Amino acid sequence: MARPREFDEEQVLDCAMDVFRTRGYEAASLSDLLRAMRISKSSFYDTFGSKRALYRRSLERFAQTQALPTRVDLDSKAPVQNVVAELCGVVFDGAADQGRGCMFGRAAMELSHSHPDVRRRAAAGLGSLEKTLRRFVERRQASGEIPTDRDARVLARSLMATLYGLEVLGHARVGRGVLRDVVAATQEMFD
Amino acid sequence: MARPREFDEEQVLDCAMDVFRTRGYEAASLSDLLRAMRISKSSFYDTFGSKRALYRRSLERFAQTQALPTRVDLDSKAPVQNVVAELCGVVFDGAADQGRGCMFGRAAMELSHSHPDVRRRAAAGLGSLEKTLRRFVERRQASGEIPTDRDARVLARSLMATLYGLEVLGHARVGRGVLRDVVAATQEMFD
DNA sequence: TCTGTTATGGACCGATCTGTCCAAAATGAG
DNA sequence: CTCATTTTGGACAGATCGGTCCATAACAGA
Repeated sequence: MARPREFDEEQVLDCAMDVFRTRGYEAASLSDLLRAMRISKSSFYDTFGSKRALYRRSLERFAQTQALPTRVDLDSKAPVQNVVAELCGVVFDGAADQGRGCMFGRAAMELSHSHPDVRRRAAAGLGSLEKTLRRFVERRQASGEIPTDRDARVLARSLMATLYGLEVLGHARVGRGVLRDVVAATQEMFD
Repeated sequence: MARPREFDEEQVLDCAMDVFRTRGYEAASLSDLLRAMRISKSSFYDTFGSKRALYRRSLERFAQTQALPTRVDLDSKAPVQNVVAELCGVVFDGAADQGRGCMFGRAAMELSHSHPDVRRRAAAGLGSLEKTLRRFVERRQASGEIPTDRDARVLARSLMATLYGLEVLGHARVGRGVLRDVVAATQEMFD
């Protein structure tokens, strides 16, 4: 019947997500996005509707494909300390090396004031991460690695805060020694 | 000789800083800034030169008048735990209630990719905060409140990471329970 | 090959962006 | 009061912003 679409929607969305992650929302212009997505303006508006809608879909896709649990194996058999160190390292390096951090954190910082829906989505994403980390802690308590008299929720939330702190420090590209020390302190917390 | 200036430069700068802190750099338009500063466009360009220059001066003024040590008394005689709780609370509430967080963190997140000079300034600000926190820890070690076998640098850096994490969480306006738990975990770290 | 449908590129739009410029108003010194 | 100087508001400018629209190209089914 009709001419088939010449691009893969999700693939194009990934390109857009990348631009948003490195540049932020405001600084990512339509031309930047279109250049990265390599589709025409018409195709873009037909498919995604507006820049804000594209951003919202990017957030969603980030949640599904790039959020922390998809990049670090929390079910690994490795010692807690190793997993903690890897979590910290992945977050810090992602922010420092490629400027590619967690969209939730960045969205919260940049858009909480102006875009309430984005703020809510980001908060929900953080809530989901918290839950994931908490289950991780509880599993490690069940296996005897972490004392059961520690509050899993407290540990999970504190770890989450540390991770977002590392995200900020990574973006500022403070020296790697800072990461090392933060990892050390966080590991101490987990035994 | 000449007509005197009708505004106080630092006071006007404070207004601009406020806009940058709540809106960020990109989203703060010249009209926003001028409206808040209540000076004319000509006066603005005569005095500050450009939006970027204004931002740089705002960062500088933030460092001198609004950075964390100016808002929490680190020399207080109160127990470490109280000081830690206050640090966390001030950071979280500043971000959550008024959207007014630390300019260093926000600058790092938003501008590290596009404005290297800003990134460097932010990193320097973080370095300075780290030093301040470390001296705080060392004082508390000297007074016997914190065991001296803990590495002061590690503690200071970890606390700094936690604080910037709370900044992100505050912007996302996650529930206050999160703050409570993070404070609890951080206090445990300090004894 | 013809037809109906859809994707595409690019012209176009008004609004807004940062930044420039200048005539007029305001002011202190003599 | 006059003069020199400086501030001020607003007009103006070029670029870019996000977004619309349409003629044309490309394609699937009959």
